[in-house]
Amino acid sequence: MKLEKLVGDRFKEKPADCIIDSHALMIRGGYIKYVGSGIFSLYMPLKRIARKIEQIIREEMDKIDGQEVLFPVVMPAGLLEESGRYTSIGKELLRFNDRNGNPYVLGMTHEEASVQMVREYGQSYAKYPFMIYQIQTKFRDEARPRAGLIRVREFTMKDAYSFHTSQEDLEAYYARCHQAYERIFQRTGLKNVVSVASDSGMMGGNVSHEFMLLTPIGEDSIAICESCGYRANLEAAESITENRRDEVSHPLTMVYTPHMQTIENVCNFLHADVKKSCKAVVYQRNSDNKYIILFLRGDLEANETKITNYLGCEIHPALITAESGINAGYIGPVNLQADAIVLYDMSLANANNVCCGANVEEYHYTGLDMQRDIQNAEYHDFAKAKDGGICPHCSAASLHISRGIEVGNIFQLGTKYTASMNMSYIDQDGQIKYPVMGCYGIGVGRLAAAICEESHDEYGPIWPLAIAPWQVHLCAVRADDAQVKEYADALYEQLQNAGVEVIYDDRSVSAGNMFSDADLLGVPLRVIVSPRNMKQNIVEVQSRDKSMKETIRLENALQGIQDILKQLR
RNA sequence: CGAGGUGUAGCGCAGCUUGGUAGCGCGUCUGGUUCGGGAUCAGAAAGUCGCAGGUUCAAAUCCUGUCACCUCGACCA
Repeated sequence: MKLEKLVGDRFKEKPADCIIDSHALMIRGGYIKYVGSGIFSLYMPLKRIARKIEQIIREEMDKIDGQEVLFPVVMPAGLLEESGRYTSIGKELLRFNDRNGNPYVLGMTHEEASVQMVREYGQSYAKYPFMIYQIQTKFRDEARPRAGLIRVREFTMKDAYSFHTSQEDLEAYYARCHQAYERIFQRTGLKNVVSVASDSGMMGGNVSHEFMLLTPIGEDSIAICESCGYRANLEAAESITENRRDEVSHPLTMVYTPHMQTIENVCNFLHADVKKSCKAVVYQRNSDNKYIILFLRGDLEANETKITNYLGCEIHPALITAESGINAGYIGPVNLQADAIVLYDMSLANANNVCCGANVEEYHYTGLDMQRDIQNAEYHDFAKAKDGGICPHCSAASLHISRGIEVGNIFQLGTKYTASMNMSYIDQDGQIKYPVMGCYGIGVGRLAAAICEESHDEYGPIWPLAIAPWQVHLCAVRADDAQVKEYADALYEQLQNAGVEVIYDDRSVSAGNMFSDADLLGVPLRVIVSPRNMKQNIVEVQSRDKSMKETIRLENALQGIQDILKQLR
């Protein structure tokens, strides 16, 4: 490929809207063309990068017995109605009507399509397990696209769906897929990737992991324990932080008071101002036989479990539920003594089911001296770990918060889709059962942007060889010099014939211009032919990351370049 | 959806307060001199000033409405 004919402009000025480097470099380097909010066209260099990433993904998916298929982008609404997601998913699902007024959607993920595809096929246990995947355009009507290719609305994604006859089999396959993902990121040259436990969100299911590129510009926060290696997305956070009262920022706050509280007092305390329905749960600690009272509003079963696990306590038989207008008498045993109170205020909750209990002083407390108790209390935030927080696994105060970009994720879905869409098989024992599913995604464009973000300098991206748009960038400095032109042309031919992917710059532009463009294209190996070098009978070879710079004699150039490429690999 | 901001040539911006011939830099095109880190000189092309309505002799500029985009937050398979 001759650079002169490469479609797309490269330029010096950083566009005003680009907040992160990868975005700016991809615009400046002629990789992407902005079309609309969260919508981009790809020029040839990025398309080539994407193709190489896709090929790596494909090979690794095939290695774990994946079968590449293709689902439709446009799906009838009825398909998503089967699983209930047509109504449960919000506005990120783009809905529209065809000419007859029938409702359709643009695919944002393809669990339903995958189940629909294999529902008839998978009627016997003998067909399992199997995995199907596709690499295809998705559309998600994100509320706020940002940061170039990091968060877009239309994007290419590899999504895979596996089907199993048991949870054990799913878990074994899930582990294989986890390893395949590690290989994929390693092969693409991405270094700083970790997998973290995550929140399953709208996908349903229980176990899931996100693969995060650790970078300060990431939009997710991750808690990482430096002593035991525990890692989790902050959204999924089973973590606890000890705070001073003035630092309590979080939602789910447990207040230990040094003074005994009776349930009656606490209930009075709540009764004064809490108007919403509220569930008070008494927990009994196994170890010390002390009580903890939790006040929960709303449907917070998941968090109750989380708290129970952390405290190592069980729900006391004196479980109390009260509707608005809590009445101490109604609530029951009033002499139980508690040494901790968890205030859980759903009125401030967000979708992560965490909420703010920091406003305790706003309540009117009619019992003991709550104000004093609060002043003297220990505060623990659940769910939102802070730097230096307590690790829920090893209990060391060694939690560290990092930022990350999610470049892949894997979920154990269970039977959510197979059951709702009535996909069943007959098992060995003659019983009709629902298969359990896993699903596994990687965003191709986001991965490319993440690699650019991790590997660039002020002049441009530094693409790893495995995904670089070309392997060699051949510069003919002073292409108007006949000798230079003749030699460079010949070398270009030789390299191509040898199967080397080469971008050839024989434009009559200044060397500075040429080198700047080469930096923006980020090709790993640069070969420079110039009058100066010709005089010495050499070509100059240097790596894009500036770590290597060598000269090769003219007659050995082809072999020398191939040898260096092998070393880079 | 909440808060803030921006729409003027392909890109980056000035002009708006105080209404009066559409400006600058980069890029693009032509020609010259240059040539190892975005050279330089001369010349040229290119803009419905986001859109609609209003005020006015006259609107990029003032008023009203509207749309789009960006940032922060909310949300996020």
